Amino acid sequence: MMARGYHAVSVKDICSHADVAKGSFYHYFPAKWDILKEVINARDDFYQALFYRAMTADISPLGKIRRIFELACEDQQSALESTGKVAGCSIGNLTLELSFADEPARRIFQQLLANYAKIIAQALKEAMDIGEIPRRPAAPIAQAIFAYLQGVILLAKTENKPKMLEQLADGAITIAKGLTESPA
Amino acid sequence: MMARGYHAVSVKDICSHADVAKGSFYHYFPAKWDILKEVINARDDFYQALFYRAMTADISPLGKIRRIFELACEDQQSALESTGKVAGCSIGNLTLELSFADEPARRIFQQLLANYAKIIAQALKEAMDIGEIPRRPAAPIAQAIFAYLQGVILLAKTENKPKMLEQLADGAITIAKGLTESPA
DNA sequence: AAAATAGTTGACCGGTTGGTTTAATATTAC
DNA sequence: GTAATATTAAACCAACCGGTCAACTATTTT
Repeated sequence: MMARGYHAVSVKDICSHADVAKGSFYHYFPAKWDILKEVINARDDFYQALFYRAMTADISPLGKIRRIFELACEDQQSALESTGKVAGCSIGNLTLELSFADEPARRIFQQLLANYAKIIAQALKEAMDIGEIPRRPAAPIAQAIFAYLQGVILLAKTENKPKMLEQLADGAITIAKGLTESPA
Repeated sequence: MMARGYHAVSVKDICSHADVAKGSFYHYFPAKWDILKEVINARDDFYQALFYRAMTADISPLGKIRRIFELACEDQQSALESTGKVAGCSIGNLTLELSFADEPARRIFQQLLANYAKIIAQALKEAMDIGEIPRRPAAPIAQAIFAYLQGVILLAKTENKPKMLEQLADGAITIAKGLTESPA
């Protein structure tokens, strides 16, 4: 349901999807916003787990970065199979929807996105440590790779083709290997 | 106003922002959806013009690609100055918001995004023609660069810092120079 | 100037929204 | 088994939604 966005989905929609009555919903959640917080937490857990799986795979550090794209592809593929549509990254979707109008939300998303970029930075440092890529500051490169991931997910959503995540994964490896300048 | 999204903005909001009454709104637009179409057209014109400016600058083809990021940065900077917030790319925002739930909208956005990628592919071909980058199929690289642009705009929006578009522009150049494999 | 056309207005409409409240039902503790 | 607690439900509320429409004002045409 978070594929359609916060504002496009009513409490009634949520309740009918979950097969509970509105009274039950308000028993557990003080307001609509509170289920959003739960959804954000749940999705963050999901994505943290996805990143963890990539990071703990027994492959090279750059392979781990590629694995993120592959796992994201699987995630979008299973959404496609269950809904007929590519839903995109729910955290990314909500970020775009809510960051402009809601400052506390922007800060939450800012933190979440920074955490994902940090995980990527870790893999980059490992890659530098074993000489897979040249040594330089990892943080901006991680940001670039994360930005690229989000953009590719947007394209996959627009094209309704999860496979684009695999097709364009090399872009991330290219950035990892070649992005050399690190403006402050 | 399109910074907040289609669903988050009511016809009443639009009218009060434009200082017209609702009756006047419905004199000109049959329904809410129709002003969205106007906004999409207007924003598409704007972005086409932005891309045109980058493409017609008297600089190298790769410089043209970098110029897209610089102009996008200026665009976001002026939004920041007028609203206090980075609004993001309105076409990107709407794409994410509407593509899942609205198939005709998804197709419209699909087409628009493909057009932007085509412009980037043109610059890539020029770069290949003058030997600035190695020759290979331009379309997937253009897609990757466009995806990257959208991702960086998302980050800039989340961080509320337009300057990230300049700081991370090198990622696009890196992709242009180094992305070599072109999966079908 | 009068008639026709274009543009503006805001009260109104039925339906929906997020949230409230009271009653009923289910579960747990003693 | 009874009392206390937890959970569920749906009618209700004021406000809001996209859209309608009759009345009014402004502009253009004759």
